[in-house]
Amino acid sequence: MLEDRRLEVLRAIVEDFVLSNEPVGSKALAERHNLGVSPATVRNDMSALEEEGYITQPHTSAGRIPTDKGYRLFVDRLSGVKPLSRAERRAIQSFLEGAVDLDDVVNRSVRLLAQLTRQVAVVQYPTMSASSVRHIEVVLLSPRRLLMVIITDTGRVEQRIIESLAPVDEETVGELRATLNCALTGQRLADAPGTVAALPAQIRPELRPCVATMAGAVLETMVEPQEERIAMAGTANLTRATVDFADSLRLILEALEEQVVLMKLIGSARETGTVTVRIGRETDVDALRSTAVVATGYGRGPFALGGMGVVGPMRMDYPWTMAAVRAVAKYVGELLGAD
Amino acid sequence: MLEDRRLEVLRAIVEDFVLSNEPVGSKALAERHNLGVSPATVRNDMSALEEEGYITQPHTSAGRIPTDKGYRLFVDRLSGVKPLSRAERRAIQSFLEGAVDLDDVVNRSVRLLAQLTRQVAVVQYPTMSASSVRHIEVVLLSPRRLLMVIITDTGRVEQRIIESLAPVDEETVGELRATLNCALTGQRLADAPGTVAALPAQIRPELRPCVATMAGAVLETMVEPQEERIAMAGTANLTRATVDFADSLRLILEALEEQVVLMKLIGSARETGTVTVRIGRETDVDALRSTAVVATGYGRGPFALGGMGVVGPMRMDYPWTMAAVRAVAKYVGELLGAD
DNA sequence: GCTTGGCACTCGGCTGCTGCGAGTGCCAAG
DNA sequence: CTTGGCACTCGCAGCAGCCGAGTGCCAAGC
Repeated sequence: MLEDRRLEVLRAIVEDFVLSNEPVGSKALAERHNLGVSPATVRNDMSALEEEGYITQPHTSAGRIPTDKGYRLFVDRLSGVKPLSRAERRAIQSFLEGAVDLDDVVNRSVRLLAQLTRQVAVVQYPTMSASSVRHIEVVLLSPRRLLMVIITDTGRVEQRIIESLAPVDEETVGELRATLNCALTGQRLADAPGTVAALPAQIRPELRPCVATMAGAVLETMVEPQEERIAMAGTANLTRATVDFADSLRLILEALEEQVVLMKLIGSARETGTVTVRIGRETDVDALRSTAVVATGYGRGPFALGGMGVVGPMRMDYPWTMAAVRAVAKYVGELLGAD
Repeated sequence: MLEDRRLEVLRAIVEDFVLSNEPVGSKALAERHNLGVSPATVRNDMSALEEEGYITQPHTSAGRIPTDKGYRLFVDRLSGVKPLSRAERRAIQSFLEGAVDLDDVVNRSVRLLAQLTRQVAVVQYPTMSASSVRHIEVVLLSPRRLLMVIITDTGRVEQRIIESLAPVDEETVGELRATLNCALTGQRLADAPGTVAALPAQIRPELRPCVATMAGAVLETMVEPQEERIAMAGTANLTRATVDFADSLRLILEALEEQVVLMKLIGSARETGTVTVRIGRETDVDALRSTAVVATGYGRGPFALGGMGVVGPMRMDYPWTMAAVRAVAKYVGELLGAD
């Protein structure tokens, strides 16, 4: 009962602060959220909440603002996920439906997400290891150079130039193409290593070094999660949360240009199957200690194709943001799954 | 003579202001650049320069700062291009040499440029219409869906899904592949429209609708300059030129996320064959009226593959920036040309 | 006729002061 | 446990005053 009201007070503080960006005081709180108690009572509760580390005051005799811990509690226990309106869902769908290819899907998604949430949006391109091979193409560029193109069922195209030790002719290329496709088409890339390792043995001896090289390249292309691409949009939104950001803005932008950092933030959310929130220091990135990351995976069930999410100030409308991220992820997943 | 000294004064003002970011006064000017005249004389010159619109004072009784027009004169007549040191050239080269594919080249270039100039860097992906077809691949996805992959000699890979009205089999695909390659390999994409138009006539009648669709797709893919991709890096550098930017930062970031705007800025420079500078309102983008754009084309001579450049505050070290842009463009051009 | 030193004037920015008000903590009474 | 009262804190806005960099103008000098 008492405990309940305290949580209610915390929720009220978070909600008011998100709205106004100003420390919220006991009086305003008691008035605006009909809590049925006096400001003095609220003050007692606030005192307790501060004691426990959920809120803090920026300076003596100012209102309170939530701490990382406070936001965390809010997200975990106090907020549902605002469902999007039917019109919003339709808007998302129709905006994404116009996409003509993979690049377009990703670009549209990231822009949509940025616009919707008014935050910085990040979308990871579908990862190969979660998709399967649809076709492998081998093209002769010159007698000693081959271009290998791997096409996946998500429409992603990965290319690689292979230098061959021995010169090869068109006929041999056909042979290689047939062998590779026969062995790999339909394979999940994640399962491929074994199959790939067995490849050289299946082919006539003089081609083995060449196939070995290609096998290596296939593996490298697939396993290498380093080179995964991401799209970002809405960095302009960072300036919205102006004041307290001002100094750190530069650091945040720098961190966001580090692919590695982003991949860790977004990538770690993709397997969970639900929207995850990292608040402040939970991001494990020092420059982002005043921000929060809301991310999720997209794509069919356990085999997430990639991750997407937004980065914004800790002071953000979590229920709405989580709903938006979830909705966009759902539609993108459907779009790519059906493709 | 008199005219000469005035220009010297303008140059000194630009150089000092770029360095200090503070309005520069007559006294400091006379001291720091041994002009051989007294502050009073400098004041007279400054007065004249202001009359002519090359400099202005932010408020009465402050020093002068250059106007758009002043920077323009400086760039046109007063500044050479600082040559890069040998070490710098080597650094550029070795950084770019490590690139493994086209994506990597572009990404490295844009990062390099951003780091070098400490500005926002933009690199346009090589445009197809300036390159030639190396190979066209056709893959059967399902009886009515074909994937066409166009590979250019710059290593760019463009993909397109074709819906066929009539079902096609593997054999037909082979035929299509042969026909397309025979007609188009080695063609400059810019020259292709005619060849493409003639294609349907060369093939047996029942395939004509299909080929027509593909021909349309080829043209669309090539001619469409809309979808050209660009890479950007170093947005964090915008915060460096803090104060006067503060309010407009948001607008600038927003403008830079508009592909169309960027393409116009960078693209227009690619054909000139030299480094071009757009200062302030010359950019024709309102949000960028307090910035300058230094851009150039890269790639062999008249057939520029694409454009690259940087966006920064008007108050920028033009000689150095121009040198850096030129150098990076040169190396990238060589790298892609030799590929 | 250009250059120069002198001089009065302007004005933005810094410093220090004051008053206001929002918000707190504590306490004693209900 | 809740509530009203009360003294206290402290950030902030507003104002005055000073300082100094920088200017424009003018009369004397080369």
